[in-house]
Amino acid sequence: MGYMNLLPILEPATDECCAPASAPALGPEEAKQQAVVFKALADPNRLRLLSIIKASSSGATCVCDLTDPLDLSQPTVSHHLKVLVEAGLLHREKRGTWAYFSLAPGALDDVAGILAKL
Amino acid sequence: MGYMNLLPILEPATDECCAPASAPALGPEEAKQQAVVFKALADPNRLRLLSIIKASSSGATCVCDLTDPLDLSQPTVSHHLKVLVEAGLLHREKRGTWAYFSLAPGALDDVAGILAKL
DNA sequence: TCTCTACATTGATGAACGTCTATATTGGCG
DNA sequence: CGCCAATATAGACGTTCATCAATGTAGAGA
Repeated sequence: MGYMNLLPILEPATDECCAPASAPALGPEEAKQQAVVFKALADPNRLRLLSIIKASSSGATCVCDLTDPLDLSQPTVSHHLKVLVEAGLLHREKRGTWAYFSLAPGALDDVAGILAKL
Repeated sequence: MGYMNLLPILEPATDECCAPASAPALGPEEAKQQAVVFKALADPNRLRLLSIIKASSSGATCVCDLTDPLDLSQPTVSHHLKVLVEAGLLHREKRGTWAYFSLAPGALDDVAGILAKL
């Protein structure tokens, strides 16, 4: 701001170029929260993780089966999985030594809902 | 890689913890391309820009009406709009001095389609 | 032509991110 | 109890990103 209306001149009707933007539409806080989910989806390897987990017949996959197809180190895969869990897209279940990951029910549909209601 | 099977020992059946991951599901190149769209959506201010443009009655908004409600500098708004255009989410049309932005038809639905087919 | 206005581009800066190696934690088994 | 395997965490490093001030560009009007 500050680069407009520097002079005390009355602007005629030519000042308006389109609509006055009306309602705030999406609030700052709401937008910040929704961006978290998209941030989680904004990485190729995380998209592949979701894809692999979704395609898994059992619906639950452990880290050891996710490390190989992605050609990433185990800590990196663990990190990506954490991001996806914290975004609410994945569900973690520990059984013994292994950690099983599954799609959070309805999470992807919720993201689609965000897009529809933008 | 290289942190497993360091010893020449035959692993018994206890090695498998779940499914062998089967198909590659999402390829690296495909994932990279899809991530571009989510990267564009992974910012609160860009989500708000989309929301404002979508809510606009005329369907087309100029930059001057997008700068004020976001409390960002004009170059920053211009940058965000460029990202959204390059991601295929927005359409830019120059009329005289003004630049009008509108939602790319079907773009948001396409994103929802990506999520559904993950 | 000269100037103003709307928008884009450039360059810089600090924060966030993805990746790795190294290390810690936790559970199962002998 | 002690070792090994599966996963998580910590710290470090290079890259990408969001933002701004300053400048460039181009159209409209006097």
